[in-house]
Amino acid sequence: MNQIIEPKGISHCSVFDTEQSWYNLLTEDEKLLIDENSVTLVFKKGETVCKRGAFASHIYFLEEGLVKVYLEERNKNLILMLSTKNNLLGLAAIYDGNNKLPYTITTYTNSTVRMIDIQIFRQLLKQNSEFSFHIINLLNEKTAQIYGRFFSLTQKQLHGRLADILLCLANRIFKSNTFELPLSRSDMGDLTGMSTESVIRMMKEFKDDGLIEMHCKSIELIDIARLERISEFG
Amino acid sequence: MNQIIEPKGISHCSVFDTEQSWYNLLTEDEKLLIDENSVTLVFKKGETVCKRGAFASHIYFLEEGLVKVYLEERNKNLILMLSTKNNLLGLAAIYDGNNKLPYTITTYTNSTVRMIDIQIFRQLLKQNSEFSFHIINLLNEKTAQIYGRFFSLTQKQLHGRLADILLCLANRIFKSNTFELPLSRSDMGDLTGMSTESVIRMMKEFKDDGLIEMHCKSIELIDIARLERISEFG
DNA sequence: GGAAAAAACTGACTTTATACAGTTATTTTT
DNA sequence: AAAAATAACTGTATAAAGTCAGTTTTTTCC
Repeated sequence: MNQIIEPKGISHCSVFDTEQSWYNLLTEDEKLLIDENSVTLVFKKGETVCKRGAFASHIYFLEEGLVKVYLEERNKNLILMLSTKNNLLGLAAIYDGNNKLPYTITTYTNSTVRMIDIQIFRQLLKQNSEFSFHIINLLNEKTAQIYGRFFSLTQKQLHGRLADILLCLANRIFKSNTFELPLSRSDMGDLTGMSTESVIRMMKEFKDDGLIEMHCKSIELIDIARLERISEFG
Repeated sequence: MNQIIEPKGISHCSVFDTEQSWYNLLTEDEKLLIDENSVTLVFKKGETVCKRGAFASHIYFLEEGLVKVYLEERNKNLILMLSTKNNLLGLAAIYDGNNKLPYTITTYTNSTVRMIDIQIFRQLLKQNSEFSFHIINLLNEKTAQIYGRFFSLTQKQLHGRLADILLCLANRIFKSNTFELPLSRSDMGDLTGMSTESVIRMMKEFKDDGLIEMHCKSIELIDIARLERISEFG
């Protein structure tokens, strides 16, 4: 008898966090090339790493810190994803044709970013197919996550979207049910596609319902199971 | 004096349409390998090419036709993109690790699909870096489009989203301001993240305002400039 | 440590969009 | 060509979420 394979719910998470395995796919020569053509910069909390519309000159490897990758237009912001350390950013600009950055990146905490010359990165992609295959996988993982968030933000209402983000923060960023939120309520809004006031109201509602414990920036998820149900049913 | 480079508005288009150039990057041997490990199938209007959650066995090359790529869950649908001919689909499942299809593909018109064995495709990606670099570019283009739609659906209201889609259909799919719509009003809803009733009302409003001419499925865009303004200001 | 600034919060009101319950039109089937 | 089914459309009621205008709390910076 065939087993019915039920697709799991559409993932809604907005964080991307992979290991540094791409570097190990390079030959010694190639590693050297990267080392010689990259610099490591330290950004303070709140600084902008790169700006949408600028010519893409580097691929960014976040060695340490927490950043947001977002679109801004006419005071409407949409956070595409949050990224923690050990993550390649700016890959979307690799395309030769349109080499403008499609998003802005800003830090939430002091962050260390290795800036790799984009031409060198392209060269390596063109010459090392193991490497480029790995990058394809990275891109696909990111895309899958974006799809999930796309679904979440367009098909769920406030409760579901907020539950999604809270679970995501706990599971993927802080790896703990208790955490100190580095994002403002307004950022939470940009992440969930809701107004700042709605974020505040909704979070209060979650608190009153015993789903979370909260005092300003410090948050604890109490009833994970119920949060997951809220996430699932939108 | 430096010129201020103003980033263009965030593109909102939902169609993907590239030339078949990927095939020409392959060697004769590789082309042969593809030919031997692919079959061409004809799907009738409304048929499902592949289903989310199934194991990914093929990469799909749409030789002819029009399809939707979408997510479905609990009677909520979200069309990720429309695709016309000469487009590779199913690339998101290339990742070795999680080889389940992340979306469903269904035809709008009779369509011809070349189904390429995914293992062979992976093999070529791993051995031909010119080819895989090209695929990276394809993926990035798709991602940029998804970002644009993500922004459109989460930051704009009904007018803006409908204007976006109408312009997109005219510019990218039909390449004409007059076209016979193959999507139902309900599909238009899945594409714009609005209810069927809202699609109908909004389209009537556009018609009453002289923006479009419309009789059931046949549509003509009249005042493109104004549609673009509506698109821009959400 | 205190003033200023920024962020968090609150309540009343308004707008936006969906849901529902139908009717009319169009397409498909027999 | 008529019947059945599907899709398009309409009006009303309702819900969801945003806006505005403020107050309170927290953080930042002399």
